[in-house]
Amino acid sequence: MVQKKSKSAEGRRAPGRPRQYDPDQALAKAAETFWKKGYAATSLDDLVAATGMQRPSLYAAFGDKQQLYLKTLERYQQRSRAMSLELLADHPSLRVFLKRFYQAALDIYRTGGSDARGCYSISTAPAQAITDSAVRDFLAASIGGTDAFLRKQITRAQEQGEVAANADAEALAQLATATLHTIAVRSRVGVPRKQLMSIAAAAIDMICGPLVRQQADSQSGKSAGRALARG
Amino acid sequence: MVQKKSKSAEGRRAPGRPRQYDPDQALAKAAETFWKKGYAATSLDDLVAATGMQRPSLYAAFGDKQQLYLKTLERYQQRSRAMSLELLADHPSLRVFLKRFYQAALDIYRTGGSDARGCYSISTAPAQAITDSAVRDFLAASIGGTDAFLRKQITRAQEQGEVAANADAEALAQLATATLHTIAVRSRVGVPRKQLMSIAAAAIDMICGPLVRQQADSQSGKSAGRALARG
DNA sequence: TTCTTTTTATACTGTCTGGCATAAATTAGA
DNA sequence: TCTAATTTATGCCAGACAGTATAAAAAGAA
Repeated sequence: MVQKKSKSAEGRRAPGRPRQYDPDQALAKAAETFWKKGYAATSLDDLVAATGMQRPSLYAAFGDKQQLYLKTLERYQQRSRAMSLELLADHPSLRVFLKRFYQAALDIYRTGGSDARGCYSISTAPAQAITDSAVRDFLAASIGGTDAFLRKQITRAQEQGEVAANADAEALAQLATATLHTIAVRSRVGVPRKQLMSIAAAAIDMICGPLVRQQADSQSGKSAGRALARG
Repeated sequence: MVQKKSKSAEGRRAPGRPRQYDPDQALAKAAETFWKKGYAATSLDDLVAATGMQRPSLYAAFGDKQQLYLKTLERYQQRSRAMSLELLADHPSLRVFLKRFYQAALDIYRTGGSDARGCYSISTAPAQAITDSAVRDFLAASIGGTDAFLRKQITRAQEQGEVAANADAEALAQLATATLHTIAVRSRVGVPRKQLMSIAAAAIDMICGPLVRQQADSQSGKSAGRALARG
């Protein structure tokens, strides 16, 4: 659809037959297939059918099956991170951010219905992680990145008094990631969204402390829903 | 090795050529192969090589590849549950039990070294869960069983005053399962055992409350390491 | 038109796939 | 020794597999 860059960012077209596919759209279609069937069970014929590309075009554009899979994983990671950053645009409290974060995750995982699919990387990469070190390294880095991102938000909340200063931000971040992981797996087996949001809510209370009724609070904060720091 | 039951529990042998393999040992070898390579990437030739059985013997004993996989999953589940029950034999406190529980899990996941493999079901079943409803149902029931088992231990701890009476046992159990899930995935990508035990320790503190220094405590309990109930 | 460049389309290869048919081997009991 | 029962061993099949060689098509540039 959108005829993208031919080489230079300018509108100049390169010589040669123009490609009939959109690379990013093809990656998206390939990812859908891997997402549903898993890496090993997805054949090149499946990918040809999903992308509408011919086999040689697939190889020219993305390399072999493994390289294509890694590219779809990276695309997924980039989009997930971009989405997470968007949730921070209006500087929400940690509690509000985490709620958005898990809601956004569940939007992607499509829990509950027959179209449940879970998290792409957590659902498909572990099976390949032992025999394919590139997949293993990607997954390890991806999980570490999630930990680091969440720890950053928790540390900021600590600085602003929303989380107890003596809490272990690293441990809380790993707990938040653990919650994401369990939601990822449970959504893949069809657990309805409502139940998963209640798991997320419990985790948020663990991290931010349970919500307390409106009352005078000695420590100031900016968010509307105040949280009680844990001892 | 151990010539097992021929049909009746008695030592009576059935007529016909005796089988040269031990069914449980064959299941264990098949599971090892699926565990390492994943379900879809494991070929029947791999299974023949691993078990030492011939193809027709495999089919006669366990059915086709999918049925064999399900049988290895059930075997894994049964053994895991039996092991968990053993940890309760001396009626430990919840804190002590949970520590044992995660340690035992990591023994199975073999974290840290090059022989890391993660949790069998969590590492291999999700990839198949969309296209194979039997696998999906098994995994859903397995996760639900873990939740229920842990909730039972937490409820008992509540009755004995080790956990705050107003805590949500169901939510705490799901948090404990979430911790197991994140450890399962992280161990598959090679995160060392020490780091994973520290995640588990943080989760235990969340559930049981952090350990406090020896001091007079109004509420009685049986365990040596007293825990502070959360507000 | 003609040349060059790039992509598409067709077809092919040798290997591997899951599953099964068939026959040989090994035992218990008659 | 003979028969029935059970397992093992060999071999085969039709289809699917990943990956590639080769030629046709479609564009810009000269």
